Amino acid sequence: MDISVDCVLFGFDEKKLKVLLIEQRHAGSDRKLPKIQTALPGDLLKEKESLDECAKRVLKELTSLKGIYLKQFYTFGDPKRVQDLKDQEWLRLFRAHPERRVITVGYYSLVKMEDFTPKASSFAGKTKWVDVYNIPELAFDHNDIVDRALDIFRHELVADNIGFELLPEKFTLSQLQHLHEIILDKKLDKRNFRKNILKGDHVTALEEKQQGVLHKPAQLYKRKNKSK
Amino acid sequence: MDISVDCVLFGFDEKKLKVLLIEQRHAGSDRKLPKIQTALPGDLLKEKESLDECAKRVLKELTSLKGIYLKQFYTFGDPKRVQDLKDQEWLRLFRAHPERRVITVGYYSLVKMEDFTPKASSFAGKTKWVDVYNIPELAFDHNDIVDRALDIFRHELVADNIGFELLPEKFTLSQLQHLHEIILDKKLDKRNFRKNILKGDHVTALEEKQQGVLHKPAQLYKRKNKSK
DNA sequence: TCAAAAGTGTTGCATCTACACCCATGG
DNA sequence: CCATGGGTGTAGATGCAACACTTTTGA
Repeated sequence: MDISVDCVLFGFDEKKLKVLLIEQRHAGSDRKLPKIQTALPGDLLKEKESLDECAKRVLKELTSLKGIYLKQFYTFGDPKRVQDLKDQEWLRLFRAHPERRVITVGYYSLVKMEDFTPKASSFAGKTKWVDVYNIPELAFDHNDIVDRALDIFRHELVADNIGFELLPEKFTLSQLQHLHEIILDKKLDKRNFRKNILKGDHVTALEEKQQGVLHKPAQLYKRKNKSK
Repeated sequence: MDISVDCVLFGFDEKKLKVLLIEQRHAGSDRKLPKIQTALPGDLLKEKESLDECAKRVLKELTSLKGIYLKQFYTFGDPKRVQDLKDQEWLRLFRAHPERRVITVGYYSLVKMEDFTPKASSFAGKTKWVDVYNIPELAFDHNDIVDRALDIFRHELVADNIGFELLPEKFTLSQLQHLHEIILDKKLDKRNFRKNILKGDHVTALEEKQQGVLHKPAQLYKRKNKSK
């Protein structure tokens, strides 16, 4: 049996919540046009690394990884989860033991999209950000994994106000509110939202305002350093 | 690499919150007196079973398993977690590949202690219930596993009021309150507690009262059937 | 001066907390 | 009739939701 780590990377582009997917082209077994397989980034666990280290490694292939929010959320162990025919065909391209059962540990991560560098990774595929409400059919049980990650992320978003992890270093409260509204899919009251954010002290105001906007410039904030 | 499932079984004996541990006697390598190894119940995942099935199997060795609350809570994958000398010595007694790295998926379970049958299980060891606040040194990283399970259980106890899963089928609200008080380690207000329990409708009153107690007999309740 | 988003307080309502006395039973 | 835990309501405090107008900037 093998063990892998799959990462659900969430990103936010000021309009939509996105998930990073990997696309790989491969010849279909029936010799017709090449097929495209889409999946979450992930990799087999190496002999000497911990699960967290493995998740970080997968992440590092894709992002600059400074201060990235990363969290284990569930482990998926259905005996047949990689045995589907469509998946097998594809797995044979790059796995030493494609037929082996794989248990995968799911992590989710909050990524500032500016930190994302679309370098050709060792996964040897193209990456793309996809709207979380429009995810295509993925390999294995990866759709389930995304669903569950999203579910947990939503809970932790409201419980811990961790949304700023998806924004650039400097952000306005309106940006943050907008992000919450999109992720939770409901409108929020501006004044209540601001009270709420400011009482939990995750963020702190900079001595700096927006520039060059065609309206009253907004106060900029940054995440508060948890250390100290 | 191997995969295992370890189960933290919580039980309640009307006074303390307990965890079920397995004890195995074995000869120390230095030929002195036999040593006792204490650990959580658990087993290697079989080729054809899912993680949930594996957890159920482990549980079934130990309890009657009717309607048992069982929940995956975290996966532990430190590369050295079973490589400690004291653990290796013991592992060699019953594992085909004691030297192999093992990733373990943690489940916790709420058990009515009346459902527990101390049959000699295939783990070939004695079982015992231990006060959760007095857990001895366990094999591997099992102390960490218990700590984390307890932490999550506490949160879910207050969030979902699942405490009755630890009580007999018929119970009084005072019993339930007492249980909460012990697990959360703080006193609760009787009236507020009852309001709180009754508004979430997990439990329903029976047409039956306590008998043979030397005070006003209390109303008995049972868990409400979620189905329907 | 206009458009566009920023920023700011208060009130009513719902929820939570604190609190004390009478009741039913067995001995 | 006494001891023991069972069972019940209310008032004050706190927290949350609803709500509208003024400000600053660039064009």
